[in-house]
Amino acid sequence: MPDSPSPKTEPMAKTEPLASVSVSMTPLARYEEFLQSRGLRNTNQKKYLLEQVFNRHEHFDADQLIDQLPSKGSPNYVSRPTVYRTLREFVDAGLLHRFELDGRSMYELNYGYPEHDHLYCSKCRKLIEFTCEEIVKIRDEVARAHRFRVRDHRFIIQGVCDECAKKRSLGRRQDRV
Amino acid sequence: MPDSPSPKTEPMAKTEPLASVSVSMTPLARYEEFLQSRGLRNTNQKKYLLEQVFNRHEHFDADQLIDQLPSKGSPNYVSRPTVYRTLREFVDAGLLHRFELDGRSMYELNYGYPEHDHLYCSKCRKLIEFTCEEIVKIRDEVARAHRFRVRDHRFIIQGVCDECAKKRSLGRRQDRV
DNA sequence: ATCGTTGCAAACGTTTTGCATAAGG
DNA sequence: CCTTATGCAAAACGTTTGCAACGAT
Repeated sequence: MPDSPSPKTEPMAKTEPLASVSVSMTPLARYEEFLQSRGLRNTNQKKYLLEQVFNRHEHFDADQLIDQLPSKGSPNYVSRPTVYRTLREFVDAGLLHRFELDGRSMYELNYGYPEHDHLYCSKCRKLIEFTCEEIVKIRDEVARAHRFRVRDHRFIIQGVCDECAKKRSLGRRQDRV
Repeated sequence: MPDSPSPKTEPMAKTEPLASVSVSMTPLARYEEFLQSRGLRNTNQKKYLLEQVFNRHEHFDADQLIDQLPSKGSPNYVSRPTVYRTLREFVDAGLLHRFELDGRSMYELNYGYPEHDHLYCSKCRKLIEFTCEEIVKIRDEVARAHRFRVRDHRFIIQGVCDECAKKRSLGRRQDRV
């Protein structure tokens, strides 16, 4: 993936130098800088997970990620709690973006990946990305009017995608908002 | 969740006439129409919950609602499962709007209450409403471009509210999301 | 007399925790 | 060494379900 210029406003002030160099850093480099700045350690599990996560270009949840990892006997096995702990750390480091869908957490790349929002089909559960610069403008405008410090936003349009709309009558799936 | 064969038809499909008269109907009237159209029954529990819910003008989650209800010995006691079942029915009836926040479902009035979106403070967990017509325009435009049938949307701006920003140094709370 | 509804208890799926051991710096 | 990280098992959390009894139409 190309390093698109999207230095998202950074979670916090702890890592001042990051913003300026972020475009040229690999996710690994940035992660290591984050770990150092916090006195955290880079373990084999974390390295392996970072690799797996950045091989994905789609959104995923913890279970989907775990399903793709080696199972309990195998070399690179990572336990479920560690996956959760590490995903949280990736979010803290600004590498991943998290949002909630149908009661569980979804993750997606937040580094070297253009900012976007989603359409969510309640029939097939598909997430469709779209980009729209106006949204960020509106967001910042609204926030300014409320003296609110924006860290992030989520904009999800729920409904039915074209495909599902066509095979309407067949659909068996339950809608959940 | 067992696959109920019942097509949980979207709120709108079944009840075409509702839209035109909705402004003049009370929530109760609309709810009763909804129940009739589906062959469902109006019980004391449902009536009482509708009353309680429409006394609130804020967002709430199931627990907050339950906390305000009579406890197990008392006259109007409603069990936890029934609260959940009924809230879902209110959503189906178009009376409430549901969205997710920090892993739990939040509800707010969706009937006789202007459409709006939210700012969410990750320090104090406060939800601040705002209205912005452009958002709906953008939403519909994006959806049209993707041949997507919109049912709803959620737009939440996350960050830190003015109050919390002022007492920054004191707050020790962990940010989540 | 139906058939939806209730309350209970128990299950559910996702995420988190306590703790003893392992391992990075 | 010191402290963070890991894996395990178990808990926590919000929510849902199976079931027998109840109650609305």
